Amino acid sequence: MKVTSWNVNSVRTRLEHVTQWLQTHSVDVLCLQETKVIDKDFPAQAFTDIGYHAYYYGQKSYNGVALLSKSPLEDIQKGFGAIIDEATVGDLDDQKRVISGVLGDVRIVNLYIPNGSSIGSEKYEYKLSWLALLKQYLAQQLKAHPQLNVCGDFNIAPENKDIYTDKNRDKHIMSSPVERETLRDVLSIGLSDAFRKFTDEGGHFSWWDYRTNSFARNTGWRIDHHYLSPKLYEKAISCTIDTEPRGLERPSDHTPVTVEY
DNA sequence: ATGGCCTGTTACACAGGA
Repeated sequence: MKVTSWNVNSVRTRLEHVTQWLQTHSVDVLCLQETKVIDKDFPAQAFTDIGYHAYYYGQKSYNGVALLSKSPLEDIQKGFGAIIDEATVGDLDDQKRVISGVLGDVRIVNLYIPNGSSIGSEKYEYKLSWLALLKQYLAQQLKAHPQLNVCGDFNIAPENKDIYTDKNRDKHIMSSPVERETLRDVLSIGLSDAFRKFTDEGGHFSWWDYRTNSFARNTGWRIDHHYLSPKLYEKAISCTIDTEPRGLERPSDHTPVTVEY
């Protein structure tokens, strides 16, 4: 089974890229983030036309996640509130950042983790609160589904080797020690980075800033990940980053990351 | 050090991204 994660930065603007990619890359499930569209305007037809089922959970202008699959998915869950009580969730489902479904024995959780803006800001605190709830959510998912694939745009580079430079990393959003420690804590329930099963060296990135010609200079970050439960991690046979779509005309700033097991 | 660029908006500058 192949599952891909791709932050497309507007599914409507990137529609051509995504449909083209699906037709040339045979994946079972494509997890999209930053769809930036309300559900009634999601371009589902474009995907059903090429043989994919579409499940989506969006909002106006910002955020939004979707699952595209060759076979129908079961038990689609939208938001933390699908399995966590309302009082605990609070306002953390206001932004549409979580969608999940089951294919065979595998539960796939597709996440768009908050960016956090800058360290100490209100959005940064929101990111940390969101991650705390995520830990509880994933612990529940893992209990129900021993084969768990958690993927998406994490907006955190786990290690210095996941960034083109180690300059000022401690003070930067997505690489601060607190963010990294919070992510490690989430993963401590029993999830491992699929990419690092196969590749130890640095210099592999999934996001390049639109500014400063960063893709051409390869000044990127690895912030899009697949985390697997022990059972799936053992089964995993590859995890690769496809940098090609980042070189297209009017690209997303992220590229697809695929895990196979 | 700063801002560079891109997307969507009851748009015509701004918020948000990372």
